[in-house]
Amino acid sequence: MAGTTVDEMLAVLRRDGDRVTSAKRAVLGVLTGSDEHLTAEQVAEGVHATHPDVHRSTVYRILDNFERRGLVSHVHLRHGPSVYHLTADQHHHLVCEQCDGVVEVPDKAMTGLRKVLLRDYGFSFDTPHFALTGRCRACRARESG
Amino acid sequence: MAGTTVDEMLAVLRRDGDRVTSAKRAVLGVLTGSDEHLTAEQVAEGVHATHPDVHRSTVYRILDNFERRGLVSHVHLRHGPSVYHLTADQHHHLVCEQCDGVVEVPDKAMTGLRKVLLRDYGFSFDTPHFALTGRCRACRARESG
DNA sequence: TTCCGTGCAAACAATTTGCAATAGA
DNA sequence: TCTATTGCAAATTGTTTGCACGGAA
Repeated sequence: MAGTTVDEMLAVLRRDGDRVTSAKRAVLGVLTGSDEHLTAEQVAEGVHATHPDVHRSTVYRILDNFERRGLVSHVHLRHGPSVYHLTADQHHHLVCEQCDGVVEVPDKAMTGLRKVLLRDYGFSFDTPHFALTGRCRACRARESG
Repeated sequence: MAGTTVDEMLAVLRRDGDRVTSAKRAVLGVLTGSDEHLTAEQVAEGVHATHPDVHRSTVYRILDNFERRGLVSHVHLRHGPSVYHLTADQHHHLVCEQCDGVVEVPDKAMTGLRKVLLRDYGFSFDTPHFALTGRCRACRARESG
């Protein structure tokens, strides 16, 4: 585990020779302060609440840096911007194509699939980089299907 | 099934009041003539072999039209452009994050996962719009893991 | 004769990059 | 001091759109 508290994450940066800046602190603050998955744009917004002068491109660069350090992951839920979350909080995403809702599922739910893919294709399915698409409970009920 | 031969697909278009144009025929020709998954750009290239004057934007519009008619589907395998294939040829995609290789797997391999998601989350996972990412057999062997 | 389809140029959204100035260690 | 980091503007990538003309039905 790469560390889950802000201090642990800052330690990861220092260990790798990166510098700890206020912009990085602010980005970490926004990410740890939200359960939601945030787009880079939303992270920038959050950062601007306290640091109005941090540029959008800096946020992109920081998120990219954090991702290379294993602190942050990004996922594609649908078309449009991807969303970021702390790597420590790993899970898979079910996105309803009808209502656009997102259901988070623990990795445990993938155990069976993982076995099948490994056994039959030698493929280790480990990093949830994309969502699974389909139709959620509510939408299925609504349309009696 | 929406039809798999070019004639059947053209019939779908006519049935819906769409016009059958040479650009549409050319796009269908390229798609049926390739096992590969093609980006819109590659489809345009293929079309240009016989119809050099068909504009890229027209190809996008045609692909979009075909998709709404259920003839074609697009999938995101990684960052960058999405790829198109005939809907009749449905399958899931495993993309290796190390070598970028793509393994196609039949829907059958998802039966177990589909059951779990339906039972535990009421979610019907039906449309493979995104790839599953991980590491393929060759890359795992190469790194002894 | 309709009105869908198309070419073209321009707009767009999300993200990346080059560069010079700034600021952590 | 030394070099990672940042702000800014501009470039890139993939895709969409407005408009007026041309071609299927």
